Amino acid sequence: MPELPEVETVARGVDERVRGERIEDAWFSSKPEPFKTSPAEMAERLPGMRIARVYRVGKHIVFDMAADSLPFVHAPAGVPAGPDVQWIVHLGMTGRLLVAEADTPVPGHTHGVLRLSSGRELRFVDARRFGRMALHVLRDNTSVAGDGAGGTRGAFQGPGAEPLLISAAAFRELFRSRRTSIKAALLNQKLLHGVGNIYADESLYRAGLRPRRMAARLTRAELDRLHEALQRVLREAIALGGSSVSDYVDAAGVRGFFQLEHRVYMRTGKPCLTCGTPIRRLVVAGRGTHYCPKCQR
DNA sequence: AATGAAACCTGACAGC
DNA sequence: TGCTGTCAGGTTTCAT
Repeated sequence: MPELPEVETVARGVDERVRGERIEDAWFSSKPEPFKTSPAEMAERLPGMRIARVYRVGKHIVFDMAADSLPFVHAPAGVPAGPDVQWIVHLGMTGRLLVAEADTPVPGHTHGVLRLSSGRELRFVDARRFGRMALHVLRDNTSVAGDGAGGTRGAFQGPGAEPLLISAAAFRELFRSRRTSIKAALLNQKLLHGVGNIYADESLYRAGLRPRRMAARLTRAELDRLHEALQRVLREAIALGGSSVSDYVDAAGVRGFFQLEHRVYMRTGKPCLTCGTPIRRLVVAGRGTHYCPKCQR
């Protein structure tokens, strides 16, 4: 569901609301299979930790957690700076992270609840259960020798490159030898992470490129146009709080506004806003794909 | 190695 | 009203 702009909006909203809070208690339903960490392990390790900050990597929301009673930025000399553990949340298609007062009704399909020191709760709600949660342990003081979990490792990096940070040259290099459609390549999280179906279609429209064009056959100028269009559309969407197509809401339950700026996504049969030609829909890489047959070549 | 299709889930909506 | 079919912002797994 949520793509980079929606995940960015959620991460910022959650960060504003829960930064500095201590986790008093944690509960997870056992239904959603987390990708790495069991619900029982998350529920055991999170309580007592403090949320140092919340940010986005690709489509993942990263919570930096400090095991101390103080945020890690106040760690004494000699202790390496940085979080001890990161809690990683992926919203899948329908996942939501909501910060709510503890006495407000818990919505259906709630699969995780962190009770916070302020008395509020951070709730993970996901009707379709495609969302995932896991712990990324950087420094483990509790591990038993020989279990392979000790020592240190780097912060969670995500599977690919950041679309908003990548240079035009590195962007071109990603697609140079890809013998697949540019649409499929844009959706491949190991290349760029964070781009999903909406922003793939919208950036291809703004760059004037047909979704089925083979990535490796795009010219340098075309890839530069796509790089520019993608960054522009992602920035505009973040500024408007993301796209609310059906049920996306931010941490306060507020919808985004970028859906009003969609030029092709879910506009099948409607006139192209540039030339008036009806927008067409086809399936590329297994996903509904929307484009203008005249403006995109 | 890499690509595409199917599978994983539930809910909303259109059409009958 | 209620049924059926289709579609949905994503990722993983299994055949090619």
